[in-house]
Amino acid sequence: MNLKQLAKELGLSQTTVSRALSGYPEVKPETRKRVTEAAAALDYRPNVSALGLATGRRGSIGMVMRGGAEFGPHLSEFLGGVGERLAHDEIDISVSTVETYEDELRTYRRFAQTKRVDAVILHSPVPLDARARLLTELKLPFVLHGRTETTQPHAWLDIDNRGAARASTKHLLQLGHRRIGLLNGPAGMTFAEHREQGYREALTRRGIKPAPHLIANGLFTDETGFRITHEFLDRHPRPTAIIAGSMMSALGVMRAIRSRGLQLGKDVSLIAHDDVFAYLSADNMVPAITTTRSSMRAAGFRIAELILQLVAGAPPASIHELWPVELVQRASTGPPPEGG
Amino acid sequence: MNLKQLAKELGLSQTTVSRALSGYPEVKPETRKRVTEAAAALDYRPNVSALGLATGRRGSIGMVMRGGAEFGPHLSEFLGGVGERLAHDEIDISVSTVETYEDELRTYRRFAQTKRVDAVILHSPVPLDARARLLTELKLPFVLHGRTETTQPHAWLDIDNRGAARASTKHLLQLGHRRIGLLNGPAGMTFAEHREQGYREALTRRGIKPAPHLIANGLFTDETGFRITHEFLDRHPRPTAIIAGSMMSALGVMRAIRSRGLQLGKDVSLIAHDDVFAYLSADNMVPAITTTRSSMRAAGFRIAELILQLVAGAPPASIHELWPVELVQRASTGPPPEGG
DNA sequence: TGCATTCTCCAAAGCGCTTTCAAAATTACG
DNA sequence: CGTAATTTTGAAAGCGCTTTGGAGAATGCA
Repeated sequence: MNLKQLAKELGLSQTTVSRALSGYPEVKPETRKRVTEAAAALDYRPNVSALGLATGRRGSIGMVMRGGAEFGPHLSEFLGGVGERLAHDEIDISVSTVETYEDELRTYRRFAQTKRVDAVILHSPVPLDARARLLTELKLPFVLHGRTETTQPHAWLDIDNRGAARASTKHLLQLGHRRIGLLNGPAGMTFAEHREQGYREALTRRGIKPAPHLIANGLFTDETGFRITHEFLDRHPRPTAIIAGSMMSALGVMRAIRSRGLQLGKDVSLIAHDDVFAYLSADNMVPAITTTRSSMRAAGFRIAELILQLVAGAPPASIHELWPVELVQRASTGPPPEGG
Repeated sequence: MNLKQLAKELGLSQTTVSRALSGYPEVKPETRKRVTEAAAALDYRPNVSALGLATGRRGSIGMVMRGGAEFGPHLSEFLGGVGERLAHDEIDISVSTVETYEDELRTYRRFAQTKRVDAVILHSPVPLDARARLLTELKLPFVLHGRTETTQPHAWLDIDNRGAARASTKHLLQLGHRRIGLLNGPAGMTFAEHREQGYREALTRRGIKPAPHLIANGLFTDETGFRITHEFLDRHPRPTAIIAGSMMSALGVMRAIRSRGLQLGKDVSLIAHDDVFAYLSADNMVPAITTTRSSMRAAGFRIAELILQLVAGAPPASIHELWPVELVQRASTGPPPEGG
């Protein structure tokens, strides 16, 4: 069932039927009713390729994942939020997987040239991100999840990673900790840099000089958390608190602490950043973990909303959102041990 | 840069250029070379909407996620595998999120009507799945991840859940366990039914009657694992072993066992099904968990391959794969406690 | 009633590609 | 060298939609 057939069925021209369905004013209410009813009855829907060709709109948003590994729990939460919002408008997410950074750039070129997507969600930025520059150059609208420094104005949404790290560090300092390990995300990522900044700020304000060997970078996995925590605890004197970048890392931290016969929340305190995973709740851990909390899913939902605004013509420069992050105190943080 | 411009640039007709680029034989090698070089130099790529309109091929595979929650770690691993394979052919995954089952059916209708995708990956089936019927009716090619009973032949790939559960149960029986709790996936799903079948089979073969109160269904979350394990352990006499449907549930099981002061692998044994998550490895748990192991990512990769065959014209009836599952013994299983 | 507006509707062009049908150019062959 | 067979190229139709530029019908006003 295509437009031509539907028009014939109704004894109308394609023009009128198209206009009636798209809500244009120059069609008699009565006719419009007849058309919409017939369309519903015959289950008509415009062919998306034809529509794309005629209007330039594809009804889909692009997102590229680099490295199969990037397709982890964080991104899946995020995607869930994006999808939830876009489903409402019958817009789909066009997901593309690539190996290298070069491939990713190539994919954006392909998106632009083949006109496969209306806009793109850019994520996991580094401070000077060539991808943002490329996208503006390609005139492919995008919303960045995170931040980067470019001369061009662009749309972004980010959480206050710096503030979150500062708050965590400050909280531990107030409890009396002086040696605090930072188990950060991959080196070079904007969000990781921001967290390190926040951590350093809080320490410096207290007159404490950040110790380089207490700052580590790595993937957000149990594995990495475990390994780095051991490295931290090998120091003399050892740190009395650890800030972990994610719930996954926190699992490894807990495991390492336990494997040394130390007690979490007494011998070593822990604060993790929680992106809110339904299946891995900080409340359920033993002991419950103190966290800085910000829902990835909510961010995805909101970004989808912003991208719709962008596609509708909103100027990128007008779209900036910085989300505050709350610190939720639980049982994994306490004063440092005597003599610690 | 479109075909017309490129053709003009070369002093050739659109026809010839199109043919040269698509690899048709009726074009002089010399001309083809000239064309491909120009296309590369000018960075030409066909508009995907126009291509779709002309050929009927969209270069994208559909996948719908029901409930934001479904967008969990399992699906994300799976998607990673699918994407990895499809990226090679510059095919994208069109992801759509819906709330209800009805919405999902509606989405497949939309896919078919609007011709948005070439094929669909269907997942999380129930034994009598209306979606499979609908898709065949809509003539929308699909590969099912899992199995369902339909009269129509269709393509599928599944792991041997029944065999896996049977092996787990048998292993525990051989260790001497007699009361084994099954912490299964959501009731009604084919894979969960299969696992229950395998579990029952192994017990029955040993002349043990499966106890209804030792079979529980629920989501694969830490939360559910925790709650149900407590319910199991409240029984008198309590089960001496538990089979968990996923690593996420296993986390909850471990937590519950520990919270009761019981020792994993001695007081209570545990076997989990491991879909292979990089960030949640069974080897890293304390103690390491005995698992039945099958990579979700690998399944996704293979399904992508199968779907390409399908789109290329392979008959659905010829595409069936049942993957065996290996049991990996680790420290979480041992003989039941004395008098257990 | 007559003319100017305003409503409704339609024919046809155009979006960028593939593909059929046919023509032009080249090669093969007696 | 002339003709048939074969390569190589092109014009134009068609995919299914939107949208421009009119045309016909209905309405308003004097």
